[in-house]
Amino acid sequence: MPNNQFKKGELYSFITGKASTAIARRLQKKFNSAQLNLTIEQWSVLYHLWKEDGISQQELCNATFRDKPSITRLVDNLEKLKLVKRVASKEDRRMNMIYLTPEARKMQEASMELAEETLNEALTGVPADQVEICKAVLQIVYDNLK
Amino acid sequence: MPNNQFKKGELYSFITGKASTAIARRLQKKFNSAQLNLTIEQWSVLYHLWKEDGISQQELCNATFRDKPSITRLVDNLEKLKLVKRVASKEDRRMNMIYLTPEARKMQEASMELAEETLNEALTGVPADQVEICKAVLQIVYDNLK
DNA sequence: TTCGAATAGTTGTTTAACTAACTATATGCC
DNA sequence: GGCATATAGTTAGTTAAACAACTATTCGAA
Repeated sequence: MPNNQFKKGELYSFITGKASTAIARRLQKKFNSAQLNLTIEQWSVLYHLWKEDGISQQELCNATFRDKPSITRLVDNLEKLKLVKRVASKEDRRMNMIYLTPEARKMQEASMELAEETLNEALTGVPADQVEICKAVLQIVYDNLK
Repeated sequence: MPNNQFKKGELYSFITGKASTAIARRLQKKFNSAQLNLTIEQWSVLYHLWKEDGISQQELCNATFRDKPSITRLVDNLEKLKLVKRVASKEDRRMNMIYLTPEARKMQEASMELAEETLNEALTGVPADQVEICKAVLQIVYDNLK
């Protein structure tokens, strides 16, 4: 198989990820308009906590593809916003277990609706089978570089 | 056409762009290993200047999908590295035309090779036609949100 | 021709990513 | 049991993105 699928001049948008940047910007604007006082990065942490909270910062690192200092600061800021609480684990005192507050739970539905809305706007006019191919390609790319 | 192509639980990686993040991180590591003292963002500006220099900061904004303050700061840092020079336009004194220095020109070939190498690693095992579909989908997404 | 609007760029502030260096706790091997 | 090593998390420093507010210059229309 030819391993040289990119010509010079086509590299740029793949590397800079302009599509995902555009999606994130659009979603951020929807959050702002809806008075949801959240950054996309904060939302991405809550996204995983809505599925399961009481997990460690390290588990959040793995889930969000971020390093430990990034999660430390995101949890700092989410704590300031009173959306999460750090609770020291009793089994392993090195770990903080991160719990959602009731306010954070209230934000789930509205923010997820805005996220779905954003993706539907983004994918308007794209056939469903091509979306599937694209998702699969991006997953392989991620796995190749992991 | 059903407009609801994403189920809850599939939103995350599309919005956070984990594939392009992984590509950028891999390329950054290659730059560091090769003693190329450049960030990916700085490289993305040089990328356009290698095609044509003597363009304005506004043109760099359009080419790189960044806002004006971002370009101001990137050009600041590239100037500190002595890779570009701001030259006030004589036709329109509001504009800075950005020129490459000889040092910057020397970095083109090596850095583009590393970028191509990174993309080839990223796309290993992905059939060429699927790469094309994926590029097309990402272009439509960008256009839909522009 | 002049004054209001548009355009080009800068500065300040907040949030975040990445690296390196650090503390504290836990694990495992001798 | 004690010490080296690994793991969980924090702190500090640099770079960058987004937004708002700002200056300087140009354009355009009355």
